[in-house]
Amino acid sequence: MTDINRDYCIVPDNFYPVKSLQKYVHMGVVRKYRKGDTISFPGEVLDRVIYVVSGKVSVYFLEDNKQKLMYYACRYCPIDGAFGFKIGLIHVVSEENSTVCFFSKEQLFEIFRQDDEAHLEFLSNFACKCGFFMYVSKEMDLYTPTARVLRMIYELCLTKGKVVDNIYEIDIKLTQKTISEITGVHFVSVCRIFGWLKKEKIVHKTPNKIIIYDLPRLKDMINLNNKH
DNA sequence: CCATTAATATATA
DNA sequence: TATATATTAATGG
Repeated sequence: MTDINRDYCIVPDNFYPVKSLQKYVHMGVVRKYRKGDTISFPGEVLDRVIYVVSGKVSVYFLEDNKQKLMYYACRYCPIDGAFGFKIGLIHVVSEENSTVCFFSKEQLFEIFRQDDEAHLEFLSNFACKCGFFMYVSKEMDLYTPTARVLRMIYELCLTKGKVVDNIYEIDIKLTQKTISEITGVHFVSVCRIFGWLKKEKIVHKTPNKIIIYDLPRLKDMINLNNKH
């Protein structure tokens, strides 16, 4: 079996997809939101699982007038508001026009009783998220900010890069700001890193893709930026 | 809205 | 104390 975490969780918007739940959307409460709409306000009691049917939703933690992006939920991704412990204020926002379905715990139990596959996928999604946040925690402890950004590019290259003449192309729509939010590196620092990578002709980022001209050099840079 | 740059302050090895 | 990173603010695409 391939490594699920690597396949799904470098950018936290592609956790293990729970496709089987699609069939049961009629059992829950379906709502549509427009881009920028809040799906669940900070402080609001959320006792449902929010299942993303289409579009894209983001989950933030709020604290001390600051907000921290935890993850994005795209199609087939559930956002748990029913099973886990509540950790402070959670803000769920629609990033695009989105359709979501609210499931209660009881509804999900009913589904799981009759559908092992849905159950398994749901668990896999949970495990995938758990793995991602362990990964992030490790990155924070073991690597410098610059190394974290470089490592993210490197990981993306290995998992999603397409090779042509030793040049890797990653088709991914990713802003520097998003990379900043995911890696915990300040957006100005991220900008400087990409500026340097471009100047050195190692990596070039456009709005829709990342091109790696010199993978060995990228790897060298990661090592040079490791903590000693 | 997103990216870049400079000046300055903090943090870390 | 030297280097890396964050912060803030100003500016341009």
